[in-house]
Amino acid sequence: MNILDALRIRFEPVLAEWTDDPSSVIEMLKASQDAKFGDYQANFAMPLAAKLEGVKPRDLAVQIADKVDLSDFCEPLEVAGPGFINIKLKQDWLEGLTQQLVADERLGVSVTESPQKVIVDFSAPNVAKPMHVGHLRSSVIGDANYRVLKFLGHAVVGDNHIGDWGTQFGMIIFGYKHFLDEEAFQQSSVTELARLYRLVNQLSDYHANKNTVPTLQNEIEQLEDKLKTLEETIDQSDKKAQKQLKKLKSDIGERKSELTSMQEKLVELEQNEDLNSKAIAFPEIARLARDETAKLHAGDAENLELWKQFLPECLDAIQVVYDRLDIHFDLTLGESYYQPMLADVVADLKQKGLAQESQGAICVFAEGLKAPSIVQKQDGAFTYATTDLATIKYRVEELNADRILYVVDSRQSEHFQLLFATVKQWGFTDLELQHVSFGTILGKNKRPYKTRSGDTVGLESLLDESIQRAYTIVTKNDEAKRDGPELNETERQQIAESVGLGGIKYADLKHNRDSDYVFDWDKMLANRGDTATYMQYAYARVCGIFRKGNIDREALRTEQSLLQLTEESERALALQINRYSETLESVAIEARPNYLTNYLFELANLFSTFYNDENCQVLKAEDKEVKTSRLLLCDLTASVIEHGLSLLGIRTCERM
RNA sequence: GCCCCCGUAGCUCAGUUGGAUAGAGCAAUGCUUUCCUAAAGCAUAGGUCGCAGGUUCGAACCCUGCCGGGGGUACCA
Repeated sequence: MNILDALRIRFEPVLAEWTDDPSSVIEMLKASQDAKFGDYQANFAMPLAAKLEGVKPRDLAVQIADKVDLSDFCEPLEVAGPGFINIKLKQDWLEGLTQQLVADERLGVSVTESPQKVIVDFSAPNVAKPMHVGHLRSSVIGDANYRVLKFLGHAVVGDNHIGDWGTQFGMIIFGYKHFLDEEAFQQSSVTELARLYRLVNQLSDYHANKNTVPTLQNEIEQLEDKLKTLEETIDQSDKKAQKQLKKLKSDIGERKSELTSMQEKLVELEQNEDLNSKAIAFPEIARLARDETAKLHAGDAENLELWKQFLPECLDAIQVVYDRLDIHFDLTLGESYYQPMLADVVADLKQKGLAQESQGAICVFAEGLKAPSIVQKQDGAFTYATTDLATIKYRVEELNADRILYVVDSRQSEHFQLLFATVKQWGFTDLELQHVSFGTILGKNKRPYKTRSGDTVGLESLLDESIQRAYTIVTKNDEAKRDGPELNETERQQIAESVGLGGIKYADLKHNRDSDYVFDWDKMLANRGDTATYMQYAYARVCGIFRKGNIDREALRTEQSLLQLTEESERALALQINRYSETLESVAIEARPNYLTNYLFELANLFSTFYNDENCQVLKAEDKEVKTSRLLLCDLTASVIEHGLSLLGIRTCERM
C-alpha cells in the first residue's frame, strides 16, 4: 500500500471546494521533512488561500483539516505555523499495515494501474571498440530504471542500440586486409580485431596529428601576436578587454599543451620501427579506412561478408562485460538494423513537407529551434538523426511503444531536443519521449576520468580493480573479527565481487544523474558512509541474527504473530519500510534511481539505530512476543534492502 | 557570437520542482564492544546556499544583471 496515495485520495475531493484543479496542488502533500512535524505534511493551504480573496491560510488549513476524515488511520490533524497540516499515522494502523507486508511478496508495492509499453534505450556502445568507463553510467542507470519500471508492472523493453555500422568497421576491415596476424586471429579473433582497430586508429591519428602540428603552431603564433598587441594597448579599466585577455591566455595554454602531447605521440610512434614503417607505407590510411566503410555501406560483397563475420565476435566480447555487470537486454537492434528504412524516412519527411534542402543537405527545421536536424548529408549519406527517426517509427509501429527513455550523456541534449521536436511534427504526438541525461565521471583533477597516462579507462579493468580492492577490504575485516575469521576463500571471493561491483554501481547511481561526479575508489568502497557496502552490511547483520537465533525466516512469516511498534526506533523503521512503494513510484516518474539509493541509505541507517538501541534487543528480548515482533521487523528490513538493491542491480551477501 | 548545465560545510555530494531552524557522508574532536557482526552507534563542531537586486506571507529553488567553471554549437555518433 502506498500511504501517500491513500492520504491524497482523501484530501483531493475536499480540496475541490476551494479549487477547480485539486490535482495540481495535491502533490504538496508529502512526507514530513522533520519527524517532529509528524509523518506527513500538507502544504496546500497557503497557495490556495493566496488565490482566494480575504482568506487567511491558517484558517483555510483548519477548515480543510476539519473537513477531511482520516480518523480511521490518522491521529487528529494538527495545523501549525502559517498553515501547515501535520499528519501522524495511528500506531495500531501502522502496526497492522506493517504486519500485512510480512506475507506480501511485493513488499507493499502494487502493480501499476496504467501500464505502459516502455522502451529503455541504454548502454549503446560502439562495438569493435573496447568498452570504457564512459559506458558505465548509461548501462548502470539504464539497467536500474529498466528494473524499477518492470517491477512496477510496465511492459518494458531494454534495447541496446549498438553502434555496429560506423567507421570503426572500416578501420577493422582495412586492418584485416593489411595487418592481420593469422595466428592471433585463430587463437582469439576478438582480441585480434581489437588490436587491428587500435592499430589503424593509431596510424590515422598519427597522420592527422602530423598534419595538424604546423597549423596548430601557426595558430599559436597568431594568438601570441594578438596577445602582444592587446597587452600593449589594453585599457586597465576596460573589463571586457580584461576578460578577452584572460581568455586568450588560457586558449594559448590549452593549445600549447595540446601541441606538446601531440608531438610526444608522434615521437613515440616514430621510435617504434614497426609502427613507423606502417605509417610510412600508408599515409592515406584514414581515407582508405573511410573508403572501406563506404564500400560496406554501398553493399560491397567482400566487406559485407567480413562485417557479418566480425559482428558476432564483437557482440560476444561486449556480452562478457554485460554478464559481469549482470545487465541484460531484450533487444539488441543496432544502427545496421535500421539502414534499410532510412531512405523511406527521408522520403516520407519530404513528402509531408517537413524536410527541405538547405546548403545541399536535407534538413528538418523544427518550430522554435534555430538549428536544423540533418537527415541526409550533402554526399547523400544518412546521419544518426535519420537512424533515430527510423528507430522511433519502428518502436511505435512494431513495438507499440508508449514511452521511450534515452539513457544518454547530457552533451547530446541538443540533439534530443531537435529529435523530439521533429518527431512531434512527424505525427507521433502521443509518444512520451524522455532524454534521461547524465553527467560525466571525473577524475580527482575534475577533468574526465582518465588513466595516469591519459588514456580512457577500460571498463573491464575498472571492474577488476574494484573487485581486487574489495577483496583486500573483505579479508582485512574478516581477520579483524573479534572471534576470529569466519569466511573461507570462496566466500571471500564472492563477497568481494558483490561489494566491488556493487560499490561501482552504487557510486554511480547515488548521484543526481544530471551532475558530474568525481570518481574516488576510497569513497566508493569505504567501510563507512553512503555506499552499497553499508546496506549490504545491514543486510548481513540481519542474516546474522537469524543465523545466531536459529530462526527459519519462512516459518516466521507464516506464524501470524502480532507485530508491535513500541520503541521509537521500531516505529521509525517500520514507517520507512512502508514507504518503499512511494519511493519506487518517484523513481519511475523521473527516471532517477538516486531516490532509491537515498531511501535505502535511510532505511539502513534506521535499522542500524534500531540494532544498536539498547531497548530493541532482538534475540535477547525478554518477552517472546516482542522478540517475534522484532524478528518480523528484521525480516522486512532485510527483504526491502535485498529487493531495493536488486532493483539497482546490486547483490547482497548473507555474511560479510 | 548564440544556446544549455553547474556554483550549497575543509572535501565529495543530497536537497522529489516555492515551505517550518538548509541535510548527509568523508575528514576533525569526544564517547560507546563482559551485549544479535564496531564494515556499527551516539554526540560536538563546521554555512552570507558564487555576488547584487527583484517577485511574495515565505527563495538554495522563480525573474534580471554580474562573477567563476563545464559542455554544445548544421553534414561524427
